[in-house]
Amino acid sequence: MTKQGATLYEVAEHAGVSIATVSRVARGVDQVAPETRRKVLDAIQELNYRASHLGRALVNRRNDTLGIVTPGLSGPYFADVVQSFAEETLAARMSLLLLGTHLLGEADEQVLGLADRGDGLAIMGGTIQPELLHRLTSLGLPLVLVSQARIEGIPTVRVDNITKTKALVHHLIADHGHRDLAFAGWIHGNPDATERWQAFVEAHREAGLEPPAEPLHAPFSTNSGAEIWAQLAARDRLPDALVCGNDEMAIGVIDTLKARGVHVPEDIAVTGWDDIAMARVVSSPLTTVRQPTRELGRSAARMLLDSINGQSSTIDELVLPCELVIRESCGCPAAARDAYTEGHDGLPAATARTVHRKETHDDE
Amino acid sequence: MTKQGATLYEVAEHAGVSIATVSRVARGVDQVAPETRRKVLDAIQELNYRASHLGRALVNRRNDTLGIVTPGLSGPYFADVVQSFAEETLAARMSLLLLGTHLLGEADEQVLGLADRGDGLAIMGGTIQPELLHRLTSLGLPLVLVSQARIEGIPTVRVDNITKTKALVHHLIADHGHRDLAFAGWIHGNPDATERWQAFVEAHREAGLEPPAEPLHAPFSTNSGAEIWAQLAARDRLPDALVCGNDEMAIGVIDTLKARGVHVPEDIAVTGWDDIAMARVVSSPLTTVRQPTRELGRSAARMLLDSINGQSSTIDELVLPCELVIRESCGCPAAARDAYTEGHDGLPAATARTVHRKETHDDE
DNA sequence: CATCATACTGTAAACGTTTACGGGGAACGG
DNA sequence: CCGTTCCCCGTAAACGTTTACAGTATGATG
Repeated sequence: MTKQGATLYEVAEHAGVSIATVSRVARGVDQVAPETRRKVLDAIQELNYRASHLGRALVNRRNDTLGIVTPGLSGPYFADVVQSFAEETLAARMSLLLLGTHLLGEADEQVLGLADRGDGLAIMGGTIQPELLHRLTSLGLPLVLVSQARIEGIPTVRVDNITKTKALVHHLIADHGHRDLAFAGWIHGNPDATERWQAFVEAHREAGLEPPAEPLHAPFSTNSGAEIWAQLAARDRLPDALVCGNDEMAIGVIDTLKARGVHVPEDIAVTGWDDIAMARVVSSPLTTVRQPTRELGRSAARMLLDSINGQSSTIDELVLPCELVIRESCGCPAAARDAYTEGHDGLPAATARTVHRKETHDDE
Repeated sequence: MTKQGATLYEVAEHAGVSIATVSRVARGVDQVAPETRRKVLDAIQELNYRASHLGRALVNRRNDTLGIVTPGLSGPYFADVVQSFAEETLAARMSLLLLGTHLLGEADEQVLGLADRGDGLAIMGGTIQPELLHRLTSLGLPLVLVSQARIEGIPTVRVDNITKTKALVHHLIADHGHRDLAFAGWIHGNPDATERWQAFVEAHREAGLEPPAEPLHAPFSTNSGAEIWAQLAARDRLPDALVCGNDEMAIGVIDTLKARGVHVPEDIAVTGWDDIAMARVVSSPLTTVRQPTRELGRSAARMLLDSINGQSSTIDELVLPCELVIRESCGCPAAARDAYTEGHDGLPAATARTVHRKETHDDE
């Protein structure tokens, strides 16, 4: 009992025809006489034959498979983009190869391994080095970067972190009168977080304020509350507001703060990023920025598919807008929600900013 | 520029040897003269050759790939078992194929498609029908069921839902004096939830109480608060306690309850399942049952790997213990936490209950 | 010098498909 | 009866590997 079903040859023998004929009826192409077709169909049924993926892939030079490499699956953000990517992949009748780089340093080898198993790869921000990326594209492998600043020659879909981070910071400064803000997150190797930090700094400049020199470093996890607290406690006094790089961290921080007797938002405002499901449910409903997570995954898959099917789409970069959602953790009253929040349903894709390829681009 | 790198033939030509020799040095097996090896190595480097996965897989009858089919990635539970499964798979230098069945009815075809792309498949509970499962095993494909009641002939790893659900219900009844309990969850097609419901009923019987006839039906999501509320409001009066099938639902319910002015746990006790990261952070810290999610994924991968590598492990069923963690949402005081909680670190695997294969089993 | 073991390398078949090409009939017009 | 056309189907090569087997050269041994 080998892990293989019947082969073309066995079916052919069983039906009394040649393998070419079996292949034809199996694929439903070319003309084959009705009676022959029936015989073959019967044989296929009887042996319950299924064409070997390997055989097909080898000659077709096509794997019918997409790959996605992510740092992991922890937290709603990654899970959501992977899931939406998977849905789109499935809809195109393709399989999905998932590679989590986690902390492993040996990721390079694994990624190279994906190169000839998939017809295209989506790479989430910060997972692999530019050098390797170029090596992959030079193999002729379609790539798309997700949530990472554009690298010349590689299509990208990402989110506009700048605009809404600034809007958020301005809200805290202008509407709430805060002067001393801190930023919490793990910048290193995380393109999104880096942009948010930079926008945070920039927003200070625009408001004529001096930004902090450094972000408060901690992993993007609910468990980081204590770490943040330690860094907060080391200061002379608490900042007026704490801008967190994502919601989970914000929620964790709010919890530790509460346990330490400091009230949110009365003593300190705390904001998040992502608008995960928990954000509106937590003790002090989170003011945050909603990013179109599922749209990210979907778009990445579509761009990949287009590229594979030779559409040679002209989109070089797709930048999706985010949305500021004001709740209570910034200090706004509960009633203000609807007034401030820009809207509740998905963002119209039409508002996405796309960058098209320069005509003089050197692709023949 | 075809999506393929150099082949054995090109390397062979470049190095002035035969493809067999190249294959040998590429794999690092058999004897080859030092000088020849060097020439070949140079050629490999120069053309940066990598052996085609397809070619290898075809002749080796081995894909170096594991598959996992899950209902999706929504929520920490699924993400965690998939992630831990992925980690274990990676550690074994294998690739991971991810199939999310979501709501698609056409999942069968997709699963069959996985059959010859992977060397083994992990199937999460409730995703595919027993009939299809048997079809897969009859192909000689190693399978392992995750979180699903055992099906004869297919190894399973699951969690003991019964014991701790009963302990939880007894706690509510005996320690808190509750008499009127309700259960919320989506039973249909969810083996874990079904077991929890059954244990809930059974615990009532054991306490001499009449259980409710039906669970309150709603999806396992934070958004189900409103649905549960509607069903609760349709009753004469609120139950004393609401046992939810997972944490996310419990958290959502607590939030809606709070918004409706009913206090947890004063007016009603609410409990969850899973002990997700958010559980301890939420406004009324959740009393819940912790299940060894990561252990589930890891064990599934290991069993699969053993089976593939011909270890022909004798484990037919692996049942992992859960852990009752008492917090405040059941009505216990915050101080009672440590007294009641059974322990905070991972459960010793040694306490897992395993069922071994009968010697008279008909596998040759 | 014949024989033989040893070390190295090449030839060719196999894995399971797809598909270019060509051949054999049948139908049909002349 | 021959030539042409069209439909149907089979042969064989190709995709990129691994590996059984055989071959060559070398040196040792009788």
